[in-house]
Amino acid sequence: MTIKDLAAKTGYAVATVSRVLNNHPNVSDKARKVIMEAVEESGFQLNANAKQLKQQHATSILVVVKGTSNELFSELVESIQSQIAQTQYPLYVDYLDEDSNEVRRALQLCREKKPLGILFLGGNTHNFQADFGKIDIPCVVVTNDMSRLDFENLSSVSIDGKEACRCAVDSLIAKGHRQFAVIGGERVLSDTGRSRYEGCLESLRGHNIPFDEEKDYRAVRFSYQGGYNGARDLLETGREFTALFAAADVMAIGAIRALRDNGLRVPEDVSVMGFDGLELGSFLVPQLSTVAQPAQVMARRSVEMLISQIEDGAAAAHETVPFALWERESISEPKQ
Amino acid sequence: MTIKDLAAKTGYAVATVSRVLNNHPNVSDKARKVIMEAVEESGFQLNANAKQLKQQHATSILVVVKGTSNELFSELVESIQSQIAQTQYPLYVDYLDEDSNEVRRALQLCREKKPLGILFLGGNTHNFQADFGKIDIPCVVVTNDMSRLDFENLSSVSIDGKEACRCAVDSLIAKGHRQFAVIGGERVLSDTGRSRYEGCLESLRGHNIPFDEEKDYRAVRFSYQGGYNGARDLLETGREFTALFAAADVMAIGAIRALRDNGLRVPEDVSVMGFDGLELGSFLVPQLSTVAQPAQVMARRSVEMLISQIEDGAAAAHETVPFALWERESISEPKQ
DNA sequence: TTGTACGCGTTATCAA
DNA sequence: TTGATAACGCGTACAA
Repeated sequence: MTIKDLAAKTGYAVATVSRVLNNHPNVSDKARKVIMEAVEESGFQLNANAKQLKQQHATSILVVVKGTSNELFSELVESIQSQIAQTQYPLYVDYLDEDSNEVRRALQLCREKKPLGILFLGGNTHNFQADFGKIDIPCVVVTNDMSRLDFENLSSVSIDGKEACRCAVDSLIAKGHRQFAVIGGERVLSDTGRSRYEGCLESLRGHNIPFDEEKDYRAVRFSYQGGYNGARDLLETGREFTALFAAADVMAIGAIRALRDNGLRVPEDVSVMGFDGLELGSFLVPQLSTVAQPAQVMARRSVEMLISQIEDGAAAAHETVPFALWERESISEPKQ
Repeated sequence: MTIKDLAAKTGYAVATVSRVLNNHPNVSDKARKVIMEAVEESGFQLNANAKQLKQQHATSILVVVKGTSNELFSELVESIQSQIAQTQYPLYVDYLDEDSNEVRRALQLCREKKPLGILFLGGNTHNFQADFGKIDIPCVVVTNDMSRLDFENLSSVSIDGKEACRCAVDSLIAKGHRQFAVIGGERVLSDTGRSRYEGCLESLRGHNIPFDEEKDYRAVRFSYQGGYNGARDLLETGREFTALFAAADVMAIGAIRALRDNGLRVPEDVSVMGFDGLELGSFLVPQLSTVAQPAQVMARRSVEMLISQIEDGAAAAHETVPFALWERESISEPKQ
């Protein structure tokens, strides 16, 4: 079933059918009615490939999400969708593996969909450095700071992860904690992992609190199991700690379970602080203390920036949005 | 940059360039070398739209995932991906809103990608009833039983949700519980919600345990907040219950928090049982008791069924896979 | 208001 | 081994 069949069926020319299907003016009400009826009846749909092939430029906006099981990203996508819904742009959301190359994927989608702009949820600096030069439409990276890179069509919206981690650790210190353990990502592989770790270190050093990377830090995957393993390993070394900072809520959740399995209570024996501000955290017992990334705000700003770049040719920019420290039930003052 | 430019640049004809790009035989080594070099240099990529437009049939398999923030589906997608990776078929994964129409979306993607087959993760019977007739390639619905529908190209792989719920409630009764509350989905809108609820009722009736739908059941959204609200509402009526069954793990987690906020401990005061078997559940304190859907098994079977339908023209079938009851820390015997 | 005809980038057929 | 060329389904000048 093609536009041609539809033309033959209704007695009109393909051009008229096309005009009706694309809501063009200059079509008689009668023709519109007849053709629409035929469309309904046959359940006809335009061939997207032919359409895009013809229309060199599409009008869509693309969202590339790195990681399918990231709750923060789910919240962001939801927000972005409702934002974009208020504009005339169609939205394509593309999910890919945590360890796939998001820039290469975007490059491919650019050829396929010819979008007006791209929102990246998450992203690796190395990948951008290597291949982003080939992308020439406005792009915004959300949750990761890309200001170190100097592309004139690449913006970013993020919190200051380093500063956020410093604040988180500061708050634990303010409560009286002096013995720390930290679970985070691979500092070598991920910028996120590295900068968050540095924030912790700055705070600890600033307060002259001893911290031995070998013994007090564990680099793990961003997952429940990763957090569990990290905490378990930390406990096995026998080092005492009254506060545990995890660079992601999922890690914190895994870690709490590991603590419990070793007979430690949260927060009575160990205070635990996470990072991300997942919705889940507020339903846990104890409610998870965390550094919240403002999903709504990041979604709103990233969409605004992208649209103004597309429509008004605004310059790229790197924006830092405020984070929030949510001190909830999983932390307390250390035991005497 | 098109195949034409590449032809002009290398002095060969478009046909030769196309042959090289598609690894066809009958191309001289020299031509292949010259053209590949030009491709490398220019970073050329085929226009997917033109390609698909020309090649009426693609060789891909499509996965349509209903709901982006469903952990069970994330686990399934991961499994399916590793399954399919062992075949020669490319895999497209498409995520859509929980309340979008997955069949319409699939219809659209059929025109776009012309896949060989489709795996649906989740699905609404009404949507299939209305529009599935227009899809003529092999499809498998995972997690939902579609045997009521009679399409010869539609299979399904699922657990017996009704039976699973009956077992879950049975196990609570076996522990000595006699006062029940249930939180589930909208029974009118979702088959899943309805059949799970029926399973509970059967068990309760079978043991002559009184259950007042008005007072002891709450229909909520499949979310943490939904579960929280449901449990809170149940408590507000003042009805006593020692066991709470939630038709999804996320609901159970929300419900547990609501119980705590009302001074009730789990499992000492109320035993809570969930449904799905999310990875998260094993990291919670207390570990969540649940009816586990075997993600690995469902993924494997659904892929096997789809492939054998595609390759050998096997008939559609509706398969029921075994569930597992995981009795963990969130349940115990009722207080005296 | 409607119709004709061309071209988008690719693959495949046929002839050279 | 190569090249010329006809489709694929659609949108849109341009003509009527």
